[in-house]
Amino acid sequence: MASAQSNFDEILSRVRGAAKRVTVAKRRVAEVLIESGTDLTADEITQRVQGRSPDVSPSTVYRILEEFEALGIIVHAHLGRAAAVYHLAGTVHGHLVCEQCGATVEIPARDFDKLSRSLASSYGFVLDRHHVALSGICVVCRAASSPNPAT
Amino acid sequence: MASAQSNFDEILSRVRGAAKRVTVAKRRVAEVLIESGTDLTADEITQRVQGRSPDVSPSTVYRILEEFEALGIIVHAHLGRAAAVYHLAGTVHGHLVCEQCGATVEIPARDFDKLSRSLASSYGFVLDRHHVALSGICVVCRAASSPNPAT
DNA sequence: TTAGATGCAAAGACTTTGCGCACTT
DNA sequence: AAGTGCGCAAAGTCTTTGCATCTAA
Repeated sequence: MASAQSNFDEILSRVRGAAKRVTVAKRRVAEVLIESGTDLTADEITQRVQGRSPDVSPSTVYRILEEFEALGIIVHAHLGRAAAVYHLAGTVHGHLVCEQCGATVEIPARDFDKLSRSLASSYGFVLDRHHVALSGICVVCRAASSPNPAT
Repeated sequence: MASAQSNFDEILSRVRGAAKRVTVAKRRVAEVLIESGTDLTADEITQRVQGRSPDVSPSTVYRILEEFEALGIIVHAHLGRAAAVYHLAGTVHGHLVCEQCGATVEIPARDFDKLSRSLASSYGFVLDRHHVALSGICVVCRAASSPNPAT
């Protein structure tokens, strides 16, 4: 398990390796991504970055996220109609999104192993397990909303 | 397998049953959804509707789609960053979306049966199989882009 | 020095909403 | 006749882009 510091260095190293420049804004975005264990929207990232460097604009954050993703540092996923979420590429996982309460649960990528193999053999489709977002009803809402489960 | 006509009648019947009115625009949207075997975006639906009734506005189409969905007539899914797609609730299926070429493949819901059971027992999460959209690389792009698969 | 990165603001894509008139029932 | 549904246009989200300026290397 990599430390926050080594993660940070690794990110900056990749940026330099791509002949890109290391800027204050990029350091901030990297910090925020590393410190947050969970997925963040671009807006959340922007707000946290601005907590330390108020002058960083949303458009810059989008540009940095795009660059980081191109460098394989982060990945994003679309969890329904709302904004996309971003997280470090290292933490590969899928998402369960509750259609009722909007809660999201992160689940290990290995839960998709079987499905992944099945899709590959049936359709030749290689599943991107970073990017999986599944809709449904979570335990809580299920208990609350269906006292008598439909026949 | 229901005929187009019976599908159409069924839809109008549900609309009436909900004390909603049957209008020209609703008939057109129903026709388009029935005639198209595949998923359509709101914009595609609007264009096809306007092919016959040019005065129907996009906002009306959105309102009708919302109503139809509330009545269980159709379902929608989000296939990545682009617009949502809609289709009749009868044709339950999941989607494979290619990250490179954008192609989407519809696959039967039963492909998710195993995964669905597994998620239910592990997380108490009831998967909505209408709404599944998986990202990855399709056969074509895979063949084209990776002559030598990475180690 | 100098080309990439940024801030600001405007534009874009998709969707929702307000308002007064038309059409369904 | 009564009230839902509609067209039009404006507003709302989320994201991208243009441009002049600033800054990392």
